[in-house]
Amino acid sequence: MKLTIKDIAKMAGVSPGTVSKIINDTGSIGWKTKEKVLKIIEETGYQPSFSAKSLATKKSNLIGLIYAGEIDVDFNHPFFNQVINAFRKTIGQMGYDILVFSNNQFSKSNQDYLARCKHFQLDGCLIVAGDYIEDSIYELDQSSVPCLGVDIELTGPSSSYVTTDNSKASAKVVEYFYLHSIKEVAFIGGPEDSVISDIRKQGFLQSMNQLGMTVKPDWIQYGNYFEESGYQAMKSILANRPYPQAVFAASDMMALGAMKAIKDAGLNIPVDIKLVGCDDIEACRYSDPALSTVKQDKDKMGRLAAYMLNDLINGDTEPSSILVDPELVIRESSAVDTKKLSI
Amino acid sequence: MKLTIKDIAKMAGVSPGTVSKIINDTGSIGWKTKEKVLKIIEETGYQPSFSAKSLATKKSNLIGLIYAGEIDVDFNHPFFNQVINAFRKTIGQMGYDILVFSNNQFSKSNQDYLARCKHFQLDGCLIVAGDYIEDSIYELDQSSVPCLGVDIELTGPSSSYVTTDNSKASAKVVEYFYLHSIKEVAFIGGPEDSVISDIRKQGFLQSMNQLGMTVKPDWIQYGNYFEESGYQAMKSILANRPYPQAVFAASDMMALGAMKAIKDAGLNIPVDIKLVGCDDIEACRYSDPALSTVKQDKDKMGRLAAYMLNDLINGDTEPSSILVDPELVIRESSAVDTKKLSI
DNA sequence: TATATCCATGAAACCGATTTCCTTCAGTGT
DNA sequence: ACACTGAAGGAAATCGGTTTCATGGATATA
Repeated sequence: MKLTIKDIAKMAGVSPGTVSKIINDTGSIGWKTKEKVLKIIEETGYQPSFSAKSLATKKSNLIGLIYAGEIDVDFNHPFFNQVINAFRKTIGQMGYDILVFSNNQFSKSNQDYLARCKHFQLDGCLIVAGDYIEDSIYELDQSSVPCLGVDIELTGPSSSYVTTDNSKASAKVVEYFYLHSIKEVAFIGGPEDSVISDIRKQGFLQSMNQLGMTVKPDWIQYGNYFEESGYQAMKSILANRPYPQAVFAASDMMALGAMKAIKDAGLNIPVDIKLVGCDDIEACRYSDPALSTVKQDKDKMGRLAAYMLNDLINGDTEPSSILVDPELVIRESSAVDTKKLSI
Repeated sequence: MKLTIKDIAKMAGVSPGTVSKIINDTGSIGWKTKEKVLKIIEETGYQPSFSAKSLATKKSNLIGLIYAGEIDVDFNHPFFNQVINAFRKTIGQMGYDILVFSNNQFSKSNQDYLARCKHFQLDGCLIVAGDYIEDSIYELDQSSVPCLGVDIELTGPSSSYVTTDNSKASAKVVEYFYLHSIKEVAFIGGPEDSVISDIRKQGFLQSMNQLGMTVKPDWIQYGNYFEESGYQAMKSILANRPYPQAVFAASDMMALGAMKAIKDAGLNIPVDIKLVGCDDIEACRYSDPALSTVKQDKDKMGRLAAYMLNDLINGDTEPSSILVDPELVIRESSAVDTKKLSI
């Protein structure tokens, strides 16, 4: 039978209020009683009831995790999961647990994130996004619930976000090609209405222009971040000659798809076409050839997200945003000399 | 300001109890009042408070997700995450949300899973395991909390589990080799104290014996399921000649590590040594050569887990267990003729 | 028409904490 | 000695629901 605070109070010969004060270290309590009560708590293994506590305090110490967007972003997304994992560890240190919304098609009300936040009295939310803002995400963003976006630009009154400096990511890739005299480069983006993808595209175009490299319209294609779409996009690019000398894809999975298309066309990577992806997921290291990519510091993003969200919850800060610097990782798929580069 | 059940009651001119009965469809209520109240709820977007509700009912509609084990199993584990994802979708349909324990080193009490289950009044738990039973998992298993293990044999009074038929997995691999006259095969297992790994090993040894293939003790090595350990294990195996003709690793990641070691030794896969992994994670398809593996039906496992756990929670069933049949997927790394096999 | 039955609803206790306010009492200052 | 201060701890209201039980009216039975 579960112990309640009353049981503890009775055992210690004090009132429930006193026990509560001892547990939460509020009010003023003599050290003798304090010690006695603490001992009993220890011995009995008493744990205060979560629901009673959050009912009384209107706090939950729970962070909601929302996988947003049209795309099927979920527990096995190679990029977001690593961010989330770092987030989880850091936020755990601060005493929060994580509640995952089970994106239930079932009842319409489950789509309503704001309502669910209130329902659970969540202290805050982490929103990882396949980039696409749904109405109910927007509504949540604009509410007073502290929100932290990963790769999604939240603008609400108590929302911050962290994202990779995507413009710089593109610039680094373009510069790399430029330095090696590779001037004809194609781009495979995410969905056209995706903010992140658009930033990458704009960064790409801008760098290309600045460096005097021309961009062929046919060499700009769009996918949905996943493998198959990269394959198709690359097919389109290879539909007409001349071929580009290099391709930059806005996600590794699309790059891997593109890799397959290039191979299917009987071309060699990196000799005929060089290829660079984006994200640095694990599979890059195992592909043949190993995929060059723009590495996003996922651990750092996760940790930052945790700190920023905590600040937001405590009202320590105004909404803010942080751009994390990306790093270009050159592997075989864009190696510029004949000898293979090692990982 | 948040609406309470009393507000709704007042607006509808009925008592809170009546509203509650309407929401939960209990008791008997006239259709006119029912309709009136429902309309108001609809209009106001009223949502009952989670904490108040679970305080009163002692239920939470929450499932705890526990990543157990010594190994750092977490949000970016390629195998478990896919299982969890399928689980999440299915259990979501049933109206549950998922609470992730944030494995907080901080306070000792956070290690105590049972206490935390009671604290949150969880309806049940999903335990995915890096195979190693910690004391606090054992305690949880033996309690009355409904638990469902994935790849971990839970034996408690209200625990079920689902796992791949690991013995059969090994058998299929061995048989495959046997059929192609490959009789010298090495084995790289998980941690020696891991139950799952042991089953795979026993299955391996047994099949080998049955088919009259001899097993060299040096050809049995152990890792920790991760890449680096596979690399090391393979190094040991290659330390002495003769080399085995084939290697079966108990995880894909270890197989990928082994692949690297074999390449480093200047050997060719599959010509010199054939290699088969286990799990069928994504990276298998991208490695060079593409890795053969024993595929575990992760979606099915996740779905089954959800159904079984739900049954357990509703008291519909006795504890039970299901072994899911594995499937041997042959790719390039164990191809038996010269022409490359496609995926 | 009188009585038994049933349906719809309300009143109130309860779930297990927190928190405000109040009382008591010991110690201080004069 | 006497009022005063502040610390220690208790009583009770509260958070927002659920659930049991009682009650009054409508309907069915005799």
